[in-house]
Amino acid sequence: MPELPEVETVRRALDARLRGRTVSAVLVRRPTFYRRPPAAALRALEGATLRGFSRRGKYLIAELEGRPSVVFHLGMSGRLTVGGESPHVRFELTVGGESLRFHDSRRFGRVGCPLPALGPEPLEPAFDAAYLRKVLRGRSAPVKALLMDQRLIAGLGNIYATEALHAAGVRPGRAGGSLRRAESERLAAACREVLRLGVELGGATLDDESFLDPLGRPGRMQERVRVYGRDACGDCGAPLLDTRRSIGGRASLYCPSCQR
DNA sequence: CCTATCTCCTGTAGGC
DNA sequence: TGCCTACAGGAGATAG
Repeated sequence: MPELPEVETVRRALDARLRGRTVSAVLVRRPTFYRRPPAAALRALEGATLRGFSRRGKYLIAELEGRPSVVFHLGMSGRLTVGGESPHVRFELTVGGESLRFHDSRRFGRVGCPLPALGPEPLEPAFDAAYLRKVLRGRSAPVKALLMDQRLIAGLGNIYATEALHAAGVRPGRAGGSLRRAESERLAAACREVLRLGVELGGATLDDESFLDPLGRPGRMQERVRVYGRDACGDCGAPLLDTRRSIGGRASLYCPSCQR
């Protein structure tokens, strides 16, 4: 669920709040991640001074003074909060008298994982229409699956890929290589725009508590969503269709009127 | 290399 | 009401 804008929202909040502070304790509470944090990662955090938080795609990176960085991934249900309790706290860091807690009910979150090879950041110049055309060329996979492939573009998940395709007027099931030049140009611009807006609005909080920032504040991107989680198109009002499980086994909503 | 499918997990939503 | 199943979706593994 957390995609680039949500992770960036978390990054900004943590960076503003905790940069320059020192981790005085690491407390493992429910050490039942699907992939357990390597002991070395938790050891690296203990006593470390936080140089700041950075982000690559959906990965959040704690930069430590004089030590290797520690990479976090929120998976589907991971949350980082300053204060704030829940039954799903996996571990917590004491930082400058505050508790930074990693909550994760579904346990797909990761800590201390290696940063995999990722495509370009969609909000940076390396991602443009020419790049998108290049990676879609000749591909028979659905364009939505390609948008969500982190090795090609870093940071899009189901929500923002769905919204970008709608904004560009392209159906999610189209083969990547079938897009005309004008379509891939619109799609590249749409990817940038929905992500930029998502960051500006602090992420998408679709149902009550799906995403909250580290201080418990919801985002506002859900107010601007045209397709994802809706019954009718936010632009024209037409009933939306769902290709159902045909794209990566995920729901893929689209507007049959606005998208070709 | 490319594509499609399966798996991990658990809270929630829907069906009967 | 209560039980049961399907589903949600990140990413990685795997089969073809």
